[in-house]
Amino acid sequence: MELAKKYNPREVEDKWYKKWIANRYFNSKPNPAKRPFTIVIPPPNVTGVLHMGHMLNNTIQDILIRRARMQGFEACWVPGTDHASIATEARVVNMLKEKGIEKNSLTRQEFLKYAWEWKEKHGGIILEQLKKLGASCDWERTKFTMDDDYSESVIRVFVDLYNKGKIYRGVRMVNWDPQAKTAVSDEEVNYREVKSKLYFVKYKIVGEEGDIVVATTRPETILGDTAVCVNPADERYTRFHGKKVIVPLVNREVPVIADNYVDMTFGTGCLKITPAHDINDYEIGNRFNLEIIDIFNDDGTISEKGQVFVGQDRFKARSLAAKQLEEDGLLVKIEEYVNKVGYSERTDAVIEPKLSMQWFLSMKEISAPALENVVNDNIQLVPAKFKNTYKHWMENVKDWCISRQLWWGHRIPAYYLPNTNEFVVAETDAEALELARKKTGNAQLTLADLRQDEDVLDTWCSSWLWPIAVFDGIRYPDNEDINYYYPTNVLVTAPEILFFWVARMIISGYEYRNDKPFSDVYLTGIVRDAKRRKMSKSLGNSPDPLDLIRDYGADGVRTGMLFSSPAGNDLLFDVKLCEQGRNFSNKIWNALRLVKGWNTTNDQHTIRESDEVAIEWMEARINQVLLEIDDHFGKFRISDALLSVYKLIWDDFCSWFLEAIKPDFEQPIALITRNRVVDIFEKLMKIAHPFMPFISEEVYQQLKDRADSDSIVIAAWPKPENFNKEIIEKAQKAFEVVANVRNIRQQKQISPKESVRLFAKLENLETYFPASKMIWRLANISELDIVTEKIENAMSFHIGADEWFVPVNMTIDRDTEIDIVQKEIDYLVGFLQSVLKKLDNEKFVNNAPANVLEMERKKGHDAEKRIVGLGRKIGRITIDEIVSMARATDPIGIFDSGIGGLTVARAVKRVLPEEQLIYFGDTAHLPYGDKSTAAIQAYSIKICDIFLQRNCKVILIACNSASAAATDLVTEYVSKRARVFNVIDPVVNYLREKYRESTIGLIGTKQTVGSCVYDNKTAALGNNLVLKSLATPLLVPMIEEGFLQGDISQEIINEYLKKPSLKDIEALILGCTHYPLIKEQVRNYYGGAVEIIDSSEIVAASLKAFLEYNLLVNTKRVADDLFMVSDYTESFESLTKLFFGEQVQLEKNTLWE
RNA sequence: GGGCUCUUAGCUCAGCUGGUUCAGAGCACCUGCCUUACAAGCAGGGGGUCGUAGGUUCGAAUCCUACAGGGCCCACCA
Repeated sequence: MELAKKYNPREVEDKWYKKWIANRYFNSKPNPAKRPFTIVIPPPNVTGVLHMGHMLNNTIQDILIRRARMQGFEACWVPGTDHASIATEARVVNMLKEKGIEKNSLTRQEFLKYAWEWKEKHGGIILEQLKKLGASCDWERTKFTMDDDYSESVIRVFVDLYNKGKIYRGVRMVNWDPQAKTAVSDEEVNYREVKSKLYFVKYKIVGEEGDIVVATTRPETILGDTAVCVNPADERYTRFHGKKVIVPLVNREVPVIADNYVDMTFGTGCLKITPAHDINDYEIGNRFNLEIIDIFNDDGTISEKGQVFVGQDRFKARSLAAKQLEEDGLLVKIEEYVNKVGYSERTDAVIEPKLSMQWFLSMKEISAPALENVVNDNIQLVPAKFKNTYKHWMENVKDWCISRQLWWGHRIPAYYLPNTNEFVVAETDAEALELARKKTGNAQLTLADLRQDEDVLDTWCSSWLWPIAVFDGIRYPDNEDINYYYPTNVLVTAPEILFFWVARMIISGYEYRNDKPFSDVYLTGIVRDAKRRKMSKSLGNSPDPLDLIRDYGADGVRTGMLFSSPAGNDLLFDVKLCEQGRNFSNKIWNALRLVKGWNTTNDQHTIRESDEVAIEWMEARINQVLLEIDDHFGKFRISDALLSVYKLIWDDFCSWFLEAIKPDFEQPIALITRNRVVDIFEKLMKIAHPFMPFISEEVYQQLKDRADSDSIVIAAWPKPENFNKEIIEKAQKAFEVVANVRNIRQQKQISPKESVRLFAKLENLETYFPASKMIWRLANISELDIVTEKIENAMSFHIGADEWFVPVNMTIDRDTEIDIVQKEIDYLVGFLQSVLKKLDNEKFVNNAPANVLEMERKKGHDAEKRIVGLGRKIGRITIDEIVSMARATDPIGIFDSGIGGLTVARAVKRVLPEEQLIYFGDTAHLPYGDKSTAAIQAYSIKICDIFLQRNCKVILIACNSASAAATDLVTEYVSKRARVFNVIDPVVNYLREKYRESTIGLIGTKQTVGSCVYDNKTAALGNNLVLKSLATPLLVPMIEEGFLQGDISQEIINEYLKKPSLKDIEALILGCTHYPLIKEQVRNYYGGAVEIIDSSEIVAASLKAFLEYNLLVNTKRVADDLFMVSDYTESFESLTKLFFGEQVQLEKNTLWE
């Protein structure tokens, strides 16, 4: 049968889900032969509908449970729903309101009847939606927190805790929601900043003139004031202590009290105390034994006790109070003020702090093991960052208000005795009656005499038993299920309910099973939109999950959700992710089409060597990635696990393996080969199945003829086997070759259909073989040969130290090629330098571990080889030069004993304008001529360190003395890190090229002439040159004094040049860095008959030639020149203009300090 | 205000006990291709001073300190 060109998830998904249910793959019962793997679903609200958070949450659970099932665990995922008392009751009330029925007009029984009807109608929709997602829950175990057995468990626990003395009844300040007329927990109150007003109100002093001004945001609560409080340290009010004031509006006399709670700096420093309506006031009230006047009704209107504004809503009462105060002349002023106001999470009504009789569960003792077992990692929170928050919360846990003034829920099993507040607590009416008779001593008491508490329990009071109660472990603590499945393995839920629910489950687990409820808690992030806004109905930014499933397939949505959702991190949802998921499904589908489309043959000759290699490689890769995936799962990195699967299938299997193995057009494939491909495909589908249950099943079924009872759902998860690491490494290299060939094709516009020849100049054939077999097909190669020399007219590339060539017809643009190669060389040289620097560092060599050292050496070695190879490619560079060279943009270092060397710098600048120069004048040791050879060498080496630190590519010794004394040593010291030039050798080389059998003159300082360095070097040339030298000591001071122009200086110069020792010369070497400045005068003397050899120019020219030859010329200046001296004077600086042609700023270097 | 946590490519994130997993992945982007499984595709490519400033170290994205800017939790000012 022809397969559709595109994968159609809709047909496939329903088909397989039905089969899975029919075959009862998801059902579980205790099986002693297997280890259990249990997950209990976080029960969604029974009347809720699936939202994106559920999708993420349940996808993760399904992935975990499916994988466990395949791994051979007895996998059990228990689904169910929560009665969600507040939310559901609110919804039913709304529904009734729409019908024109007020809740107040109904009896409890009537209301509950409506509520149950509503539940039956809307309940469980969400579970049906989960099936569309592919959730593999054991649906026969579906639980509802108000099922009879479950309710019985809840009540039993209440009675038990009561009997243990953990539950008590007390007056407490609660967060009252006047709209829902119920107390809500602290956690269900949202504080928001609101603009409000601060009213300043006068309270008259009793028995004397004057008043105290109090600031309040809630003037209506004045009706309940029973004191005014100041800080005892506040001297402004000391005189009022113990006096009485008159509460406005109600004219009640109340005391002025002093308490540290009051902030002297806020408002007037004077606080009105309303114990019934503010938690802090309540506490102060307790301390001072103040009267408590509750001025509100349950619905937020003013009660009789308020005396005025009775029956008015609290906000109306506020404006009325303000108005009245103003009329009474007691309102001083009103200020704008921003404060935080609590809102009910459920109804969004402003929370009213209110004293109320509530039921409480004492948390301190009962929660101790829950803290301990998370801290000691007996229960792991994933990600672990929540551990700290959890710890903080549990250490400061407050008693839990467990009563709610609602009807929908578990009614508190407390029965009040007639005409008293005394009560009994029992699981059933009958038991209650018996207890009541006992307590009263009245055997005649009937049930009708008892009045059961009207309130129900907080929703969390049932859901905190979830992992136990779904297995009926409260009522039957020793039943088979609970013994087998408890503790469960993983809980997957949202961090928002870490304390509401997770912590409390842990508490109940230790209380009722003496064991943890689960081993790991995986906390998912919040699903947000691309703008980081939380997805919510009210914002309308949440897509309907079922629409997504329809459009992208369940597999597509599942993978889409997981592509970017590390544990605990928010998921920024984007339909593009689902698109990516859908595309992945399609990719798999098309791979199936390819494999199914092959014609097979039994002819063994069709088996290619490359097929064997490809299969071996693919199998190795699967094993390798399988290890990765298992590791990811172990750390709950589900997203990473998915990405590994994605890349394994898309990149490795489709892009490389199938391309390598697919037969040529219309050619058959050997049956043996095909079968092995099918096995590999099947294995991949098993790995993908937890993430993509539907398409993996479809492909699994299509690949082979399967028995009806066979399904990928119950197939075994592949175990990672030992694998051939070598083939993976070799294939990696082979694929690199392929990619490079493809790149060349792209550059040279060679069609993939046109085959090319490929040549390799290799160090070792073994590094590719046998993976190299795959290159032929993947790169469409007609000929592959090993060569020993580079191929002409070919594009080339490197893999490690190997070079590969693809001959191309077109002429290659030499310049661009050189450009490209040069860039690569630049990079490598920089890299090599950094390596050499490390290896030169004694401390590194001594301290670094052997393997790191070894690695560095190898890195350096490889880089050198690469550089040599690349240099040869340009064909102009000798190996030593390449290795020693630095990058073109690196600076040139020049040093001299003083600033005379600036003439050399100037000459260099002229011919190499873009180079960055770093000049060092060792003015602290001026002049070098006086110093011993050893001293000059020592100075030179230290100066070279400065240059090396700054990555100088060339170090130029612009000093004749240092050139003579230190060139050899410096060259050796600098080694490959930079090229060393001096001012003598280039001149000598110049003579060699130009003069033969000639007489050459030299003028220089006494030291230079006395050292005979020029004599020795010219003699060594063998050109039969005669060198006539003359020391000209007057010239340096003369130049430094600025005597350059004019007759006197010309006279002095003439006097020297007239000397017989310079007679009959053909050329004259200016052997001192100062002398270029008097070149004109010297030339004047000879009138052109003698060549004046300016060593600075010669050196500059030779440097330029070197840089050009080695492609090291800096063509784009990247940094400014830098001039350093070791001793600074202003006269040095002023002399720079003379030598360098422009004034430069000298920077003092503290090298010698 | 207290506690926790984060800052790495245009976006979302990996990067473990300092050193070849050291600067990475996916997406996005750019270029060229309708090549007989797949245009929901193929091939190739360019992106980052690892928030800033110090310190420790032979060596820091990684450890320490301070600062800046996000996020979460707790408490809450009349």
